[in-house]
Amino acid sequence: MPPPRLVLPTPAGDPGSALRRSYLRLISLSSTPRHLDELLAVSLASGHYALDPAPATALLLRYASLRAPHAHLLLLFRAFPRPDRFLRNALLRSLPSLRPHLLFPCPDSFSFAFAATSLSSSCSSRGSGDAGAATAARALHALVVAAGFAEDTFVASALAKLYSKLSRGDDARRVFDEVPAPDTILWNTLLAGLSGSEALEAFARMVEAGRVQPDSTTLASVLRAAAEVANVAMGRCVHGYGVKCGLAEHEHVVTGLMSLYAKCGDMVCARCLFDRMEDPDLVAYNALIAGYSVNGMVESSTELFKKLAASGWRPNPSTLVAVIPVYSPFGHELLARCLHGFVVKARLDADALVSTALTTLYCRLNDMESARSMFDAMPEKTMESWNAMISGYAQNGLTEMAVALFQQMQALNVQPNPITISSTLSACAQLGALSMGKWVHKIIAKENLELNVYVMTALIDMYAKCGSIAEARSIFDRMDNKNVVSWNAMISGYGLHGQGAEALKLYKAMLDAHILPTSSTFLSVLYACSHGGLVDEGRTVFHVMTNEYKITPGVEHCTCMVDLLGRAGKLKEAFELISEFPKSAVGPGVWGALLGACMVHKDSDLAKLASQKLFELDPENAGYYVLLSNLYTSKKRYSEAAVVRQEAKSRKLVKTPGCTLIEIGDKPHVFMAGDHVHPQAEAIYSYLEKLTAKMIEAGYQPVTEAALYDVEEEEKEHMVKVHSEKLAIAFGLLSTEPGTEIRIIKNLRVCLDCHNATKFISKVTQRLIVVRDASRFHHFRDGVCSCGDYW
DNA sequence: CTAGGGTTAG
Repeated sequence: MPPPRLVLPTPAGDPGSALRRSYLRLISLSSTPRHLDELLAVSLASGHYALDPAPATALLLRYASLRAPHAHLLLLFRAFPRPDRFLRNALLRSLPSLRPHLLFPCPDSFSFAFAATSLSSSCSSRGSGDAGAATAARALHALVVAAGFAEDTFVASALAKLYSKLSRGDDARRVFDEVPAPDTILWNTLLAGLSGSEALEAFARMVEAGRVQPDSTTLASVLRAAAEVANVAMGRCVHGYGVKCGLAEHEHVVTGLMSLYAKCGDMVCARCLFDRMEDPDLVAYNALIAGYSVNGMVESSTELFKKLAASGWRPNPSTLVAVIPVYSPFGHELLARCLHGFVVKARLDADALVSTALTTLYCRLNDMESARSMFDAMPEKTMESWNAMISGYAQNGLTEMAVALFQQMQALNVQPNPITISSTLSACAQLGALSMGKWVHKIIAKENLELNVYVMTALIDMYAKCGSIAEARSIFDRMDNKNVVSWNAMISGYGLHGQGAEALKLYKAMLDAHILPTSSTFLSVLYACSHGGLVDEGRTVFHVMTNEYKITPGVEHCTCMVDLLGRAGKLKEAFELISEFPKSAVGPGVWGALLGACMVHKDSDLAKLASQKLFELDPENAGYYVLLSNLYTSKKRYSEAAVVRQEAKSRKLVKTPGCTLIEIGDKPHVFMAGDHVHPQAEAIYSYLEKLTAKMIEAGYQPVTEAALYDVEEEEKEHMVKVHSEKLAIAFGLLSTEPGTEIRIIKNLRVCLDCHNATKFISKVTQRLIVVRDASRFHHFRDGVCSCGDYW
């Protein structure tokens, strides 16, 4: 657009409305702050309209929409001696930090609506509940009630949206309930802020109340909700309803329908809707592309992507994310390179959002090098790009890289948001890096993120996984906005630490608090029961889950049940239960659990059956061979054991080398089996020797040569080497004051000898030793382990 | 002379 020609208003001509109108028009036509500066100068020089609040309002709003600095807007406002309500409201709309009561004595409904809207646009994305914004929202809400505007639909919907954005669903609901006659838009605001199932319930209430008519926005929202819970039936109802009231042609409704049908696997229907659209927009394209991708139809997806580009649309990040064939096992790599090429050619890589999407794409393909180079090439990194990279590292198990990148972000003084923090905490949790986790905790306090549910839940998970179950609980107890995920994290924490009874208590408290348990809740509870030996309770919970809550048990639930029964020696019951599981859940996991139980209870016949299934289902996994071979050995069936080992060897299945991490102060130390790399290696080995002597005195029987006679040479050598956890514990004992608890993390499961040895170490040194292995926590105290010797 | 809500993707 060409810059507007500057016409000097002449007082001689028409001092009235015509001139004023042209001045207002010039303001609205200005496309840079510079034009506005000139206009203002002219008006001040001519002395006309300079003090008139109407042009001033237009000017202020235009400055704001051209992103003038807040200080500038405030200055402009202060230049006008007699601001009217419009000018005041305009300032309120542009400056989120202002409070209405500071601004003028009698705010009107516009003031409150503006204050709420500007506040919600100032706090970044949904889920970012920084404490400052939440406090401001509460204060605003109080003022609204005090000023008697709580029943105003405009004000209420602005407030409700603000609360939704801050993920304070309860407060949003309270705002809604204060309005005696909610209109369609207020209903829509409520619906948009709710989760899928909640929104469907609310929609039912809306229709039932029958006081307002749903419109196209309502339907679009409901379709989003139905798609979230994959409820096609609801979708068809809405479709029919839409046709009946002539809303079915609306673009957003059609897109919602497409996406719903696509999500439920009906691509024919989705495509049909798309083809009937007169002029599908980018969102419609994206929805259909995502549908093809989710259904594994990579070719149709890329074809449509090409068509989209050909029709002149600029693909946006959603497009790129949508086109990723997550569910197809082939062609990911190639497609990624093509997309990358396309993006570079179309010069889309200058766009931070698109680069971020590509970074995410590479992360999804586990190609972290390409992801990182994409990230490094971005001249200006956005919050999303940092988050994509950090969470990419965390999700791909490159936990050290994730933490290092977060530290780099801190060093550059880039403020993290809740997503950054959650990803980093997840990396700390995987790593078991408690001191790092505590450092992140301090940053959470510094950044005022302590009211954010996601952040605090991630913190609970981190403390639990890093061994501080008590700290996890105290954070849990202090949260007043817990959601299901928070409860699940706490329950699973107890399970991890073998505290089955605590887990069950919490599960009951959760039901008493009327929180609807999810499939993950039940998994956590079953896991806790299995690791706490609570057989009857576990059986009951499984029954309640399937019969009362109608949740189909998944692979993990079933594995837990087999583990639970197997631990108690109820092998037959476990075997029979497997036939009652849904077919989709019976795989390597379930049979592996049964094999493990057979191993403990020395049932070689059932073990053979289970392992046959396993070799068929999961031939690449060395673990089963080891288990079966060990079982045969313990039954002194050496030839059979040898056959199994030979089989594993011929398939070149290699075991992951074990390593153990211990933190002394803030410094991590990593040990491998038998390694002498550590600077204090000599001291560690000689201490270990003295310690072993004391342990033997106390009754410890180390694995001796005699016990190894059936083991092949290579493996024997491996077993004779001192395992990494013993080295780490010895080092820990050497480096800390008597009485300090020792905390170590191992990448594999603890072996029988080390487990036994650790019990004795805890006894002779009178130390609490906490070991996190690949599957759970062991708390060794005075010769006893919390796992009850079953792991 | 000023307001409030929506569809895809993560």
